[in-house]
Amino acid sequence: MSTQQNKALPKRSEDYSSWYNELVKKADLAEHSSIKGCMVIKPYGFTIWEKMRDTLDRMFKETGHVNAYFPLFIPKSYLSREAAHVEGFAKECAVVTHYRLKNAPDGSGVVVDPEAKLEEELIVRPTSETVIWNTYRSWIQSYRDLPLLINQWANVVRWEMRTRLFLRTAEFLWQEGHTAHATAEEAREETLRMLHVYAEFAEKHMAMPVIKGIKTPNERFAGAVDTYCIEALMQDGKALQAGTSHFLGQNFAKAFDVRFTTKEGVQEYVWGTSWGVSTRLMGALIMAHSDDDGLVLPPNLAPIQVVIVPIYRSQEEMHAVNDKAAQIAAQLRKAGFSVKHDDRDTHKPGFKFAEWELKGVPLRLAIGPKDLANNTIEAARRDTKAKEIISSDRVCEYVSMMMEKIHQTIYQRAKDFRDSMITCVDSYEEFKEVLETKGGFISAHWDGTSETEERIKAETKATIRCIPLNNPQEEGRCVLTGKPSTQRVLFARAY
RNA sequence: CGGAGUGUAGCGCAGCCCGGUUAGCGCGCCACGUUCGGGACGUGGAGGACGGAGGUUCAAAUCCUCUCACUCCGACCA
Repeated sequence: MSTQQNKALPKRSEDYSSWYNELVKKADLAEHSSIKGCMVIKPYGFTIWEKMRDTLDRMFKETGHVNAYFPLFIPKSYLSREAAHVEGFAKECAVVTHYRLKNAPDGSGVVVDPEAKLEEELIVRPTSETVIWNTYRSWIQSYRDLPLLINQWANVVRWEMRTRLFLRTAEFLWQEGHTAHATAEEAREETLRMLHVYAEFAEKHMAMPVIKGIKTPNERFAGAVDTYCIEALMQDGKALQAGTSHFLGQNFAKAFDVRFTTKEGVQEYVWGTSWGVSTRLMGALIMAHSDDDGLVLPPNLAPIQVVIVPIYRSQEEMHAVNDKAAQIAAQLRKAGFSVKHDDRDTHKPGFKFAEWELKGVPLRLAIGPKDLANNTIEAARRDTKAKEIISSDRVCEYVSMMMEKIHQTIYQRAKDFRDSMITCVDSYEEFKEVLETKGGFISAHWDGTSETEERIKAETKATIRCIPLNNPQEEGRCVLTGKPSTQRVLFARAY
């Protein structure tokens, strides 16, 4: 019994955050590195990220973007050009002050060479708006140079005090799109286009429903005019911002003097956008679907979509079963599925079942002597744990159908949960009550002021996650102040 | 960055309060045999000098000081 407990994960219902931490480690996604605040993304976890990256990259290219790469280091003076921007990021910047080490006089190792102090300190990018807009100045002269639609895949550093694997680490991987446009309308369209790309990615590939909305000024990106976001709900009832897209107006164009000549020959500042998603999506993916037995991965992102476990007693049975399993595996690979034929003779089937469940493989096929005799396969879904016996002749069409079905099932399950966790409240008492007992999104009237938002945050730890797009307008009174309001907004405690 | 806690074998822990044989347990690992349709069992093995540094003492995993790392709670944030 105690051996079972060592192998099992903590229960979500008992300790959600240790369930998450253990799952990330036991499923081989990532671990803490010896460097403070930084994680090692392990091969299995990185494969999932690669799939996210490849899919998003394709979607960016389909919407006309190209990739480029800008420097890791940003001169301190660049960061200070845009007042709100530097204000927002100053507190969490890693700074490079020297460029050389030397042997310590006492022979104790190496020390920073005080002679090698940089003229101007370099900031390790927390985001790249400044260095990119500084570059855009020389790339953009005419309306003919616009729009400029660029993305970069990069690492960034934000010196966080408290970190959690994938959700918040000092260094993380992301993509940041930076676009420049001739008109405000076009830039706004771009901002929303990419928001929709993110939402589509979340729903079609991560099987994670998201709410598209706009942030309040308090939650806005430092330097943006408007920040749009996709918000997801985790199983513990906390919200998670999964992606953001910013309309930058002319803020960075003015800060970096990026102007262009219009058709009419007039000099105007360029309009900008930026948008990004990060390895934080890994955290969202894990917390959206997984259960007490381990990961539940959507078929579109699973490193292994189908695992085949052979079952046998004797050596003869082993060979016969593995031959059959190898045939099935080859057939499925030919049909485009990623398949693992787990032919390790060092582990028992039950062990393999549990291990692949922990790792979230969407579909398991088991083949034993009985199946050989009957030309069947036992198929087991990870998402529902349902098993059924299928004919091995129709394995490809079965798997194909099942991949779609599993995606639909986990999406719908997450969506039903999310929808059930949006609660409308009309009094502050009810607001606090729901927050404490149920969690999730709370849809409530707000008087539109930062003061109210901040007071609610201070008193309840809930923030306004977003004002949903196409939000229905209705007369009401602010849940805190009772002042008139025209619409409900979504509050939640968030990651 | 403030509060609390933890650091002993690859992993999870006991031992510490009340210093004293050769530091112990479970899982994992290695070998052999029996097993194999839901995390097998038996037998026999290997593996640590107790996060790091300093101190007290005849003697330190155990007491003291400092330091590093991690976890949880708070403030901040993708």
